[in-house]
Amino acid sequence: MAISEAEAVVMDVLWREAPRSAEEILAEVGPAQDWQEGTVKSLLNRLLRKKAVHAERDGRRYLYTPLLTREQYVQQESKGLLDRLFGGRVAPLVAHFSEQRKLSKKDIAELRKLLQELDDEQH
Amino acid sequence: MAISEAEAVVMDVLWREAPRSAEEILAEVGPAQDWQEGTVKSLLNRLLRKKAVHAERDGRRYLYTPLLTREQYVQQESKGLLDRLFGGRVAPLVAHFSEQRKLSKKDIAELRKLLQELDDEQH
DNA sequence: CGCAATCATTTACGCGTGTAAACATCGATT
DNA sequence: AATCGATGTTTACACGCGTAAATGATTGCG
Repeated sequence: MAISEAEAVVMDVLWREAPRSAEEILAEVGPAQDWQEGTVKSLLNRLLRKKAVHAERDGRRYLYTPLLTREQYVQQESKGLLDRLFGGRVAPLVAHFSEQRKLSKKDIAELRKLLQELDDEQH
Repeated sequence: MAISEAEAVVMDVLWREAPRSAEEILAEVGPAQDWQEGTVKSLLNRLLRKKAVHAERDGRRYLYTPLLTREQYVQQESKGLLDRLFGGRVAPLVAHFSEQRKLSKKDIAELRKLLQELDDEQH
């Protein structure tokens, strides 16, 4: 089963650094999300059930480590969107943002560089 | 409120052509989705509540027209993903697909053309 | 006029989600 | 040993979603 948005917030903390205890996760995420301890615990348990994290005992508490990698998650999410909205192809997506004037100077420069690199490794 | 995936399937039909009756929508979408009449009606009612479509009476039935445009929808969805996963910037997204080798020849060609055009209209 | 067909509207139901309260456990402290 | 504090586990609850059955309203037909 897919991991939800609230669950992804917890994963984000673990992707930045792991292993971490529930308390540490709350400390990092609580301010922004205004979550209670119990909320984080619930999310962690759901992530455990989904095999997205692993827990190892550390004295009285658990330390959590991601099993699902950020790469895998990003891959799933973006492929889903791409398939649903752009026929699975990247260019139309970029064209969309281009039409909406949502390409920054920096984006354009980086895209150019990216294409250049693709060229270089071409042979 | 955001429109759900099943609702988006209905919207897709309306985006292709509108106005349409519930029956027509079912005819177009039923085979692929294996939905019953009632399912489509429910989705249409939810879309009405969300002000995503408009219904006008046509004799004994209604004809539905999209209020939310495909552009708006695509915009919301892709901006959401971009913000959540790539810090709101397009280049990292493309880089991601590039790393995953998910850029087709065609994509690359089109991206090149796109950047060229951006160049041209630059002044 | 009364009924069957045709639409639409309402209600339902199990499941996941966001959010947490309630409860259980276990080691430390009096 | 009884209690308290820290942790984790279970249960809860409202809401949206996917899917549809049940019910209601309208109208053409016999």
